[in-house]
Amino acid sequence: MLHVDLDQFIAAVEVLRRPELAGKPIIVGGRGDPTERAVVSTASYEARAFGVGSGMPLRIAARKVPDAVILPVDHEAYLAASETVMTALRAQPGATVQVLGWDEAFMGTETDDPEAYARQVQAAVLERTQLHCSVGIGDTLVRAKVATGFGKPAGVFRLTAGNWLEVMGSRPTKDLWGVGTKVSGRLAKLGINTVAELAASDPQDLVPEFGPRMGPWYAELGRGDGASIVDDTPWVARGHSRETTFQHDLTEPAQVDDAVRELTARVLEDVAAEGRPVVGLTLKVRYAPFFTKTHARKVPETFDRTEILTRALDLATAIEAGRPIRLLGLRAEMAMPDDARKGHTPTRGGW
DNA sequence: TCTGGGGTCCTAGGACCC
DNA sequence: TCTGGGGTCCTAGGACCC
Repeated sequence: MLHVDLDQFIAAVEVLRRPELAGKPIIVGGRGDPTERAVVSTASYEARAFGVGSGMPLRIAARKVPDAVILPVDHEAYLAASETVMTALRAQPGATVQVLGWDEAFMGTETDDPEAYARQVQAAVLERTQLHCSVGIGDTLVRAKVATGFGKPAGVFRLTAGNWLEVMGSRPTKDLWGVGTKVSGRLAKLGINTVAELAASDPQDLVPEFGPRMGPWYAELGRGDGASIVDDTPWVARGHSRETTFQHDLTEPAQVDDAVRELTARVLEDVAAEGRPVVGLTLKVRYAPFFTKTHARKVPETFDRTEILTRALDLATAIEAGRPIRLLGLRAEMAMPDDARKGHTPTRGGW
């Protein structure tokens, strides 16, 4: 199977419609205003050279790159570009396409020459979208996904059971898809620092630290093993959420009330488009300076907007009066159809 | 340095039932 | 008087990904 990942996707889309930006350090984030509370969505390779990366506060990023071009996030544009890319992938002979995000997808296919197939995919994407992508080839989904990183930019790389340890063995566990700072730290406490050490670990030894599902899953991840089936059944969202970080903390109850009404309206727009009833609500509150609490309730299946608003406002009564609020968010969970795909995220035990 | 927004899934602990 | 064990549901929090 193949894993296809667009190179610096968001920055590349921006350059397409503004060719004069080519070669410049581009930072896309928030509303494009580095004085606001926002983070970097993507930085072009030129900006990354200054140490700027995704998730970094926009303010800091702007300071690091004095002559950066800072642009606002334009979801519509990226979604449109993404759909063109995915259409190109689906048009490939014998391809099963599983979309993972705006800028990446797995492709399953039968071929004697995967590298040639990958080059063909790259050429097709470039021709249809003027965008470059990298392709990972693997005998499992995890290996294909990890392989892509070695192909960047615009290259092809193959990882299989045969070369997995040779390529990945000496790398830190954090380089694995699904292992972040926290988990790599907890693994280090167990004396596991490299992928090879994780691969050699007994899955049962990881259970006390990570639990019955995650423990064995991490051991499998270290070996690069796991599922090898590309599933193109349409993805069905479990829920929809909206959240807002306020440029200035809220301090008045009336402001909170207004914000909850607004969030509810926006969430319900997305939910209504699904035609499935709401079965749960979660209110997220981030108090200044950065302390997050959630308040969740199951609710009897309903389509009734007034009832949903009432329940959202009721959750908001749990907010502590007099404490400045930095962020409010609302998530609505919907009833799932019986035939929906299970386990969307390969970075969890689901696969 | 000061930390977005939209998702998914797992774990722990308490409540409740048999 | 001091007190089981298992299962399920619910809520809160955490971790990770793009």
